[in-house]
Amino acid sequence: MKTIADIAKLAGVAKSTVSRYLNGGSVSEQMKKRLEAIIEETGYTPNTFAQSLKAKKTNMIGTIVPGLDSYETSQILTGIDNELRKWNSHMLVSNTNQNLARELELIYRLAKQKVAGIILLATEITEAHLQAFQEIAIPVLLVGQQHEEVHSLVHNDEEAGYAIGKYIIEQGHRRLAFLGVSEQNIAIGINRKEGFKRAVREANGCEVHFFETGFTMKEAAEGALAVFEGYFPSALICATDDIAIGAVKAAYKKGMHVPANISVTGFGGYSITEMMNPALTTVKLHFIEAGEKAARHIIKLANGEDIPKLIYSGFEIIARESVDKRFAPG
Amino acid sequence: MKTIADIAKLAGVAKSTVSRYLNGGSVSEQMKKRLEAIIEETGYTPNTFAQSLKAKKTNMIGTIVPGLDSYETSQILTGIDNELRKWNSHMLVSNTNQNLARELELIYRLAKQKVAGIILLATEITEAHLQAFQEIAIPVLLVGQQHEEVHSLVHNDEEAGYAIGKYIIEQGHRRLAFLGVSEQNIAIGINRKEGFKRAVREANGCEVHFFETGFTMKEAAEGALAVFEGYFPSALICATDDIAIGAVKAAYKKGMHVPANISVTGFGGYSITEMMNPALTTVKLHFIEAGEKAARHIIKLANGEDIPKLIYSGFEIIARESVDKRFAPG
DNA sequence: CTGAAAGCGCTTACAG
DNA sequence: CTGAAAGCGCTTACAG
Repeated sequence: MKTIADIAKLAGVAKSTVSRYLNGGSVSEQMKKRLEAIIEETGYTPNTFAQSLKAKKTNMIGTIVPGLDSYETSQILTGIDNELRKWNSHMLVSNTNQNLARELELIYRLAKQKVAGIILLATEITEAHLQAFQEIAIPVLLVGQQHEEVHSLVHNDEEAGYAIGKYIIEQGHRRLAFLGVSEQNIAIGINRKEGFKRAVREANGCEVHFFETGFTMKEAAEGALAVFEGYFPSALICATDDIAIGAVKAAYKKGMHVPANISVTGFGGYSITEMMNPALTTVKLHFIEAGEKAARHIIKLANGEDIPKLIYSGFEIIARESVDKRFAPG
Repeated sequence: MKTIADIAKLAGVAKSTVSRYLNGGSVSEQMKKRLEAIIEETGYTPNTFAQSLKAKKTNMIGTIVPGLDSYETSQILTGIDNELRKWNSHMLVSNTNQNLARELELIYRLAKQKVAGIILLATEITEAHLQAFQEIAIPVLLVGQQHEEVHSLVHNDEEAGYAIGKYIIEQGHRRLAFLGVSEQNIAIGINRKEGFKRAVREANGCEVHFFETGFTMKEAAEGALAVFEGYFPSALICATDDIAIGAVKAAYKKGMHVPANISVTGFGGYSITEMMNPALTTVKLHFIEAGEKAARHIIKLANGEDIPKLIYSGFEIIARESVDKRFAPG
């Protein structure tokens, strides 16, 4: 392994000159050519530890995720990694396994590793988080959740909820059920629901009941069973694709056919939804693009540039087979 | 931020003594107590860059994956991360996006980052790989594929293929089809199929046809359609869960019911298989445990310990609804 | 068991 | 534009 001293010796100059060349400092044209050739020839690359020791900063971006095993997370990470590569930066992934204490610990730990920035796929932002962000003094970007005091990138959940609500109403459905999650989760528990409500308010003669369940397909299957007791919606709007998958499973268990007896919609656009029987109508969130956007923005923050506090990522309705057209009664 | 010099001053000793304490060198009991207290109190933690600069090695383990968006990869990464945490080590994830050239590039790049070891979720090992491993002189562990010259951890694909074959035959099926992938993939394309073949050989009067398709659900759906042309197996054994999902989809498109008209099995144990209609009978591979095992072994290698060249990870048959019992003809 | 000194490979004022 | 020197925070022989 060559060091900067080797290059300097080969070029017959001081190390500082080589360093200046490497970092875009003032070096004569002639010297530039000479150094460029030597570096090219020797395949020299600076030792990142020595750099980091002085500069007290790395070119790594830390990402903290609640779990590695969801479609959403995988896609977002793919996007982040895609983009970071272009910037010659690396992604350091840490998994909290849904453990809030561990999340805080990781924030401090990444700070210690001197990452240039942190992308946090957060579920909830507590006071302790805010304090941590202050202390570490490293740029942080929230993805999927928003907080007024922190840079955030979110899917436009409210708009998306509105869009799917509007779609289902346009198909003629009027007896609706919404199967969501706890309001502790702002993006999914509140915003998606609120958007849906807005669509309902704009329509005429809708009856709608709201239900709550967990995030796993299993919990959702049970949650859906509860929906079907006593109330018979013609359409069930689910707050995530996993919930919709559980709901479809529950419907079949009850002997109901989708969409003949009940229409079901998801939220997310997981690839599996296309392969279900029937294929699921859902709101596709652009996860990969969101990850790429997040990467671009955290790099800007790391470079001291300014970015908007709140950034939106796109979505689209994917109409497939799980929703029937109804002719609205009266 | 405290440095080792601060601690030394507070303790009234030389930096070397503190360093020795930190690294388990010989220090008097009394001194140990004193330093322990001071370090505890100040919350001092060594600067990893300075350590790495000297030691020329980090506590990071690099992982190279072909994509972030498969269930298998997510689970394995979860296992690796779980275990690494216990060793106070970090996981650096790099995604090749199925690009072989990029895979090689990443191996060198991780070496430059001085990772303590590399876990490679490989698809194929070429001469260029072997050469790279030599050059970087960093321990490498293959996961999911094996190569005689490299430490490898694999699912016992042959045994698992045998087990699912045996299971399906025990259920009375004799007209079989196997929907696999290219033999370029040794673990999935060859070993699973060979295990299955062994089960068939041991049984009586089986008719079996072999087919090949791609890894995506979409390709598999097309591949399955090809199976159904002209041959009518009572059971279709698929080399992965994704292939089975595609096959089920294709069967429904053809108006066939699973398992009434055709039994289908998967391979992998993806969580979604439980939620399908019908729930898929499959071979569950213990991905998380495999990841944990991989992490333990790469750490051993990084510490210069010896480990077996080839390590196996477990599996189990999960019997669910997609396979019917048949009474074997004659 | 403990300490002084050199060195890991860079960067960064400061002179010239 | 260029160079000599100090320093980033550690570790590691070498003495004592």
